[in-house]
Amino acid sequence: MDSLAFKKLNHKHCIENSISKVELMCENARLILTPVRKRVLEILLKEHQALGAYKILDILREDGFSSQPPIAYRALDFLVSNGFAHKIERLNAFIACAHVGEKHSPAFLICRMCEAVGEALPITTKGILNETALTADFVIEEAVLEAEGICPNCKEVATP
Amino acid sequence: MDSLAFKKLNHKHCIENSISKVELMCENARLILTPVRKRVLEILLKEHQALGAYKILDILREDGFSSQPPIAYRALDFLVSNGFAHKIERLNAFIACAHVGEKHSPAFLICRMCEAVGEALPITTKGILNETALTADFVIEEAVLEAEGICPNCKEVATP
DNA sequence: GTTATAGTTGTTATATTATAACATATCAAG
DNA sequence: CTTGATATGTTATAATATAACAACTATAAC
Repeated sequence: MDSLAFKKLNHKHCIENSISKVELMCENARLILTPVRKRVLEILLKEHQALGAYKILDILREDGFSSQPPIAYRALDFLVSNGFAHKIERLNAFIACAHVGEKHSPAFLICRMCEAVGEALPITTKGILNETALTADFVIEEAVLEAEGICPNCKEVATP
Repeated sequence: MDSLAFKKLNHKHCIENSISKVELMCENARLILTPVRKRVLEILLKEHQALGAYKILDILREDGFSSQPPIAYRALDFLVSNGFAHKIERLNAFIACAHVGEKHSPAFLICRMCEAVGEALPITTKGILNETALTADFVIEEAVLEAEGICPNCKEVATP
């Protein structure tokens, strides 16, 4: 269940793997993975948790990139709108996509104690609302599911 | 499909009905539906759409209530944490619950053109993620589904 | 009936998140 | 070369949300 982010593991391999995938996808789609964009993706992958834009900005500053808000927001917009990252609305934070390339409606498990975020296995969120949408004559384009609760690590701490 | 808010209809009756329900529930649960709280709920019900906290504050000001941000946020906290309203994270806005008293994981259809929001029929969002949650050993407490797309009204306008 | 106690509201200040607007740079197509 | 499209740099500001503390209100405890 490593896609769920609640186990801490060495994921250097995952990072390189994801970056490669994204690079390939960008080439195919004629998108430009510029240095800032790539760096932001790396940061998200490396931290392996949801990060606020200003936190990302801090890291970019250390790296010598310009550190005004639009720098981070633009890179994040690029990553999110192309499916390489997701925004966790509940936390106003961003996280690397755990299923790059697989078409999916993202679903997240968010720990309310430590704010760890796990991306659930790809599900067809649209399908769930399909009936409702049909009845209401509403065309669903995107759907996100955010679940809040307690992650395994925090559960252990709470009840030892 | 009047619960979906995409048809404009006279809902004075709905408002009174909802307020009564909430008043009753508050009595039973020893919660105090103070004037501000009641007024904010009325505003949400009357506007019948997602409203930002500062929009609500404007209306409160006209009513002679104090108009500092905490006034609105506190009332909204009360309404949201007791299930009388929901926060639409995607819009940073709030909407009256369309299914007060019915235990449900809210799910919303959000129009990206006009920002109208419809609350879908109660679904068991938790159930959808149940398998994932079990595998990940994560305890889900709340779950919200937000779907973005085009509502019937805007669809008509776009393709006449 | 006064005194705790808990909950609510009033108020000021400030933190956090996000975008507008415009200048500059890069690069490929015509 | 110059035009157009895309990306970045920079300044300023908008929009959303909370911290912290004072004052008020009702009720319970004594």
